[in-house]
Amino acid sequence: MAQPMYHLIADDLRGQIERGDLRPGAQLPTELELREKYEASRNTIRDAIKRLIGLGLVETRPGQGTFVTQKIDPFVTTLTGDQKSGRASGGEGIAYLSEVSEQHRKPAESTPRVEIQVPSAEVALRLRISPGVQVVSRHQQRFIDDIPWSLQTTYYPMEFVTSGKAPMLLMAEDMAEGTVQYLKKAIGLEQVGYRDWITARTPDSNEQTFFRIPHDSTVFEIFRTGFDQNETPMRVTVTVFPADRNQFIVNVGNVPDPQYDLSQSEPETTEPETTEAEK
Amino acid sequence: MAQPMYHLIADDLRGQIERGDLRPGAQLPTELELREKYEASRNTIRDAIKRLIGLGLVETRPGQGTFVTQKIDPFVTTLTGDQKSGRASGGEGIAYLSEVSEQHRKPAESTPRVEIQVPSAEVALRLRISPGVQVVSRHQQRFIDDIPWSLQTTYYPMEFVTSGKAPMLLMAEDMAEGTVQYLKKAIGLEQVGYRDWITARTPDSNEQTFFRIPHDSTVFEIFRTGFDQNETPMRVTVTVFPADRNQFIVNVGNVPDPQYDLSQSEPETTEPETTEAEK
DNA sequence: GCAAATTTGTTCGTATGTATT
DNA sequence: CAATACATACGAACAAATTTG
Repeated sequence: MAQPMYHLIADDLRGQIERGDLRPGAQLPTELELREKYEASRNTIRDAIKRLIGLGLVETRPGQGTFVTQKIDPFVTTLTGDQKSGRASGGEGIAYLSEVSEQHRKPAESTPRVEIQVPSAEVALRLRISPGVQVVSRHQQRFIDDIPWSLQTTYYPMEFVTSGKAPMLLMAEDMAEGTVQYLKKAIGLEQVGYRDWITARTPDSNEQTFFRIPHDSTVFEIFRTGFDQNETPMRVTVTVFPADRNQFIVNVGNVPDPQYDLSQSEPETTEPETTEAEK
Repeated sequence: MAQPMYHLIADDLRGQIERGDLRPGAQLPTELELREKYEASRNTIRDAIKRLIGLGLVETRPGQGTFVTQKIDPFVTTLTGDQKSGRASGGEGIAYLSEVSEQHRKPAESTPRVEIQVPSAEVALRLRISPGVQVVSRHQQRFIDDIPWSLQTTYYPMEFVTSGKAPMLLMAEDMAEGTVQYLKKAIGLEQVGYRDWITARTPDSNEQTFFRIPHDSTVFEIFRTGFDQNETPMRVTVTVFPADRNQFIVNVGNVPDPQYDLSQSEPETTEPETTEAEK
């Protein structure tokens, strides 16, 4: 037994999925049927399926069956905003709405949840404030084509509001102009650049339920620190993206226009063929 | 039974790890011991441990036991090379060696493996060549402090060598000056910019063995397309990084010098305490 | 170098619970 | 309520890797 049986079964099923014999959304044979087909016990079949789940190829629905996962058409975010001026454009909100629309997809975002809180050590470090000091945070959920896409929280130093100069930061509503533009007008702080710190990790329980992803999947976590004229951090934005539906682009120097049209050149999508009914 | 038993067991062990009762590198009780402690069957214990493996908190070694994973100190790569000029600096090789040294860590790389091959559809698309056309590829393995860090393959159009102008591309050895500089001298093609395309996926079997990572872990895959004066792609570099030991930075506009010194502000590392003997 | 002991890996069988149709 | 399908849990046996005597 060079390879354990559940590896062989998983590999056989993986082949069927990758060759297209089993299309996205299609139902796999039930565990009982697979048990007969491969002449293995139900537990062994389940071990094989667990492997496929780990690879993100299938998902199980209690009472229904096992299904090939629908690959979500990935959304591409450009991290280097306006490369000509090298200048960070508006806030993330504005950039998000326009970038999504450009790709002919429907953006949506929740109204901000505003909180006064003590940020994590990582955020405090980037904002260059002492651990334990309070900040203003604005949190939003973002959707594309009604699919949960990202969770974003931006942290601002408390002085912005205690000084009375930027009261709108506490308003739990969208700022049409964007918070970055607002801060320039209100306080005179201009964001002259930013740094993105890109990491990957497993999702916490909140993220699991919001994105509907398994506990051992991966999310990107991007810390964006915005700097003002004095090279001082004026805000830190933490955005969490599920890795299965997000990609990123970084442009440096002179590059031609992006080609968003090269979405996954897949094996072939011959027929859309609506395979199953949604609940 | 609100929560299944193996969830509760996993959560209890997770708590011990995160509180520091079980330090990185420490061995967990054996399955038999855990079976007695939690009064569950061995299979249930194993389900709990599988969960912890999925979260990347522990690893099992057949014949030895289960151990808390050693977090590898992540290495940070800056994707925007020289932000002042907005110009892509030398080749990746040069940039890699200097960037790693700056962080006081020891870089190493294999001698390049040169091949003539038909690239994947993704690479062909980015190089703007027809599918099925051959290209020159140069492949390298990179290490930091003797740990496998990345796998990199760069693809160049075949004309570069068939024209006889850039024969060094076929030499299976390091180019001290960097291939980007060499191409400028040899063919007159200057890289005036590049675009990075950042994605995440599960590793293939090669990557699993080289990086020693499980089949359901995550790797970053970054496609870097370099453009010449004519806005034409002159090379495509594909680099694969395990997500557990790599992070990335993108600088836009004016930003202060990076602070590499803010490595994970962990719960506390009170005592190093060498827990176990290496083989 | 070999054999025994230890520990995890694989596979089976069985029973019962929970979600969906 | 019944049937179907996946989820959890137990027990058992043997295999494979590693360490120890």
